[in-house]
Amino acid sequence: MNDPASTRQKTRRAGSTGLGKVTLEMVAAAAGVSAATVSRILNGTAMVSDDKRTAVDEAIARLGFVPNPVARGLAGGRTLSVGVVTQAIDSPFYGGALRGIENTLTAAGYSPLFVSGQWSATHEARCIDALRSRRVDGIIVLTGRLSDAALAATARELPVVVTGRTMKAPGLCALDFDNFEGARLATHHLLSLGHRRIAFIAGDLKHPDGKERLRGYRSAIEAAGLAYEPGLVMPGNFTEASGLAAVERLIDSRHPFTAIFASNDQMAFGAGLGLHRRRLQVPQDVSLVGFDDLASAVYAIPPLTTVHHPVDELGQLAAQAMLQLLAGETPTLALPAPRLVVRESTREAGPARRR
Amino acid sequence: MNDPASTRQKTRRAGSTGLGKVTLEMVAAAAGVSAATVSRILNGTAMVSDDKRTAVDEAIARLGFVPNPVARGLAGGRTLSVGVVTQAIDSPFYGGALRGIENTLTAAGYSPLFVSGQWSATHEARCIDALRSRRVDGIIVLTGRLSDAALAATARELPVVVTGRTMKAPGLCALDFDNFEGARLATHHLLSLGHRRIAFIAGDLKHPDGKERLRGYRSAIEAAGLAYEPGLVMPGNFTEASGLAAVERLIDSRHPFTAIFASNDQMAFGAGLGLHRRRLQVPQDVSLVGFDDLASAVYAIPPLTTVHHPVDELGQLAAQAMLQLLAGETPTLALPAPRLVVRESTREAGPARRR
DNA sequence: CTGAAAGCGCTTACAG
DNA sequence: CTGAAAGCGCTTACAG
Repeated sequence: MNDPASTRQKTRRAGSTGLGKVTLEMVAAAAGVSAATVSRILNGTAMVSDDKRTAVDEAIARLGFVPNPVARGLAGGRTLSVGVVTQAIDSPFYGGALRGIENTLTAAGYSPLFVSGQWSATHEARCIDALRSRRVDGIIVLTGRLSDAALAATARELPVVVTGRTMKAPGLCALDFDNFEGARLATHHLLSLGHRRIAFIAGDLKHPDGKERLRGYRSAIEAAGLAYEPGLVMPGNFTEASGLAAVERLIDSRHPFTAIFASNDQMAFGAGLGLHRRRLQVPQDVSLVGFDDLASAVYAIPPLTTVHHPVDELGQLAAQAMLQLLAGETPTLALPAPRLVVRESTREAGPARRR
Repeated sequence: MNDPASTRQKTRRAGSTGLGKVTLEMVAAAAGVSAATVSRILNGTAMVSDDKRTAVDEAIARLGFVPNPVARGLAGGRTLSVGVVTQAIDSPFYGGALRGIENTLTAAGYSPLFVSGQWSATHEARCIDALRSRRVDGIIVLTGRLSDAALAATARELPVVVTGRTMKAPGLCALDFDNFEGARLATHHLLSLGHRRIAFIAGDLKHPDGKERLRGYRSAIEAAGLAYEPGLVMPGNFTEASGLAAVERLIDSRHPFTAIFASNDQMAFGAGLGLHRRRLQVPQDVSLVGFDDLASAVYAIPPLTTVHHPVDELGQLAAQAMLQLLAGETPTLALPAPRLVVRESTREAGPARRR
């Protein structure tokens, strides 16, 4: 009657889940055991006799007890949450990865905490600090701008999995995708269709993906006995706008070309629009290849030939790796190899344009 | 030396932010005041003499103290976090809203907790329970399938802002967009270009947006003195695939049409591909209008005429409304009116096809 | 196998 | 204006 707790708390909505009101102590009392025992059963921390266990299980079910993660976090140090540093919460590229992470993490009882790094190292550092202050159990970083050293330092404090780069450090798992090989595949596809003048739209070259894709392009070109022509390589920054601008610059430069390989699908879409504006048809006049295989690539006009990037698996694997790290295991996961998806934006070379 | 805390804690990385190690008690000791005083200064909870305040501020800065949100959440009930129930973390439509929410929330010192409702009422209910067990201070629901009653019930426990519907309840703020008017605008645009046989691709009709957009289409058609023709209305579910299928069914039905209004851009993209496959050019043969104005609409081929949905503002406003609710104020925010963005997928009507 | 007790790092009535 | 103290809901050595 005079319980101050009941005075303060508003016991409305005896919800189906009974959220929030029922505490571990109430369960302990109902089951006739100590709080410690309930805690141990909840966490599987120790052997407990069968009768107590059933009594507790029954009490939990009857009261609709849900452990309070906040208290758990304070007391135990574990919050069952893992921070996810993405670059932009609305990135069309990382979307699939976020979904994969959310699914496998929640299936394992963990909650993801998504934050956006905004492609800035300082911002990412701030994100990581914020996540740590929220006591996440681990951190997944999707690519990012942070130095390997900074990540390694963070990994000394809590498990880290990072995608989009290759590095080794204790407590850290790096998951990389073979961008070089992917770019080689794409370029080779164009070469095998008879294209000899293949323009390339680069991504951000400070970004490892951007660098590797350029390297792959160049490698394939040279392996085919062709000269690497800087005049066919246009700068870009992974946005549609930069793909559009690149094509305009390319056409205006009057360098002949019969195909374009864009470092990502978004730039390929921009390039497609650029070609359309200049009355060049894909693939009749120009073949176009992208990279990433965004969901929207299938519905591009024409459907885009591109290198499939397994972002969904990336997310799942990153989450699994985190789960393993959290369990004290050493993850040994690897991403599938790149694979070319041929759709309708490429065909055999005709005569070079703008000769 | 014998401090158990220092035995357990690993005092590595005397980080620039000194995260985690420094506690409020240490600050209090350093400043020569009580913990309560430090807490009050941190929270602006009470008047504090200037000298103590400066002493505390100085100690905080010197020690690099960062309050522990977990402890704060347990003790004070406030976690400075707000749950955000979206439908899919990788939704191209809600992406902008998520960004807006993240920005304005973090700027105000709150952290968003994103969870995916998967377009299922039960799933959403689970999400809300999970968020509440994490002690979020409020919940933002983007549309969703939950009943108004369920939301009102939640709002009795903590502040709720919901988008995509109109409702009133204590502690709840609903932010709606005028889908009806948007659909009217789009249809009217087509009518004013001389189109008389305008096909409509419906969205999910169990969804309020889907329903309202159909209503708007019908209203404009009838206001123009035309008959509403069910044969021109194709079912869809807001996905590209359903837009594609709708166009195929439409063409196969041999109902003549000169324009298509799709209930959202994604279906318009699918429709565009369907037309392309049937060798119908947009806009020469068929005019095409979408709804939402996704970022990618600008780069569609041809760039898509569509109704602008202010998703970014939606996110910002939802977050602001939450902040106001949290501050005990009553939000009086409203979304901008719909606005047609004319690009290159529409033009004056030619003769009806398939006559 | 199981309790009692201390403690996680804060906040907040309750008294000055 | 400011402290001492209790408490938020759990977990975890420490002792049986």
